[in-house]
Amino acid sequence: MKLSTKSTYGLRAMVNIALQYEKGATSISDIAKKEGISVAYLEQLLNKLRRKSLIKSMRGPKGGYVLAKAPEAITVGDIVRVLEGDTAPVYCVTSHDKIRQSCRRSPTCVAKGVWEKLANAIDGVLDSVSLEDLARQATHK
Amino acid sequence: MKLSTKSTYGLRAMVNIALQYEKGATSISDIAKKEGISVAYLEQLLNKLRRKSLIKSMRGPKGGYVLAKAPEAITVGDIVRVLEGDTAPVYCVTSHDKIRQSCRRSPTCVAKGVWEKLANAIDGVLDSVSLEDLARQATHK
DNA sequence: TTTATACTTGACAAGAATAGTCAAGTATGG
DNA sequence: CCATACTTGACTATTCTTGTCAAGTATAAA
Repeated sequence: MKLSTKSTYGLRAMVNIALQYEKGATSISDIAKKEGISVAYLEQLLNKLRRKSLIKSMRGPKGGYVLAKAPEAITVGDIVRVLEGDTAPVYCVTSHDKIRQSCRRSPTCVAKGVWEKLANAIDGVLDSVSLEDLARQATHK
Repeated sequence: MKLSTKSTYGLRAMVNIALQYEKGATSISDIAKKEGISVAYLEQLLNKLRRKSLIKSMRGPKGGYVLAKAPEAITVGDIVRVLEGDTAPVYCVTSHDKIRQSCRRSPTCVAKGVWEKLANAIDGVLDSVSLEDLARQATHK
């Protein structure tokens, strides 16, 4: 039950971009250097985040990535859901209807209640922290 | 960020055993049949649970598995920790010291706080539900 | 004491997911 | 016009997951 490096690297990249909010774009190579992640891998992650409109890209010299919304409007949950696909710990409680409904045992399953509580707790934590929270923390450190 | 089938199958197996608490042992083949899991795979899971003293095995005809403690003394968290190894969503907050300390970025990592909150929330939910809760639910259904 | 039932151990393996890399572009600000 | 930077898609090594299989060992009951 581990988050993949996509989420952990992606979150760190997003905090970097958030710290530059209203100060211009952050380039992939800057993030890669600061966080010790390869440029090629970061491209993959930032691409996903861009396609889901969490960030915008700017080409050319001095180009890079910018948050698409204010830092307080982006939560850790938003980022994890994009990069991980889903935060559900078990398929039977995922938000993707077709997958969730594929469990025929579901109506009588005793375990399902626990997994639902778990999914809610996870979302609760991830959505309670915004990029602004993390950026503020980073500046005061 | 998914639990493996080890945890979900294992929990269901444990509920089956809990329902027989004080009524004798539950055989692997009974569980396998009722839950639609292969005998060979269940053996693997129940073995792990036995080695960590959550259940005891009884050989011979009418043999099978019995809870090693009262159902209210075994939580879903106990089961998941045995079968999954760990409930931590990120290595930097695992309870295994050597692994956790291997992250050199840790002291200044802005993300770590979120992962700690998440780990606590997960453990909180998993430890708040016991086999007795689930067994009672199953009987009243 | 036999033997059916059931547990025990360890090796093995297909398939999917993870964690990246690599190459060949396209876009654009200065 | 060209350096910088993003874009896309294919490719790959490794690990994890989800099992299976074989060859036992133990024991309760007849």
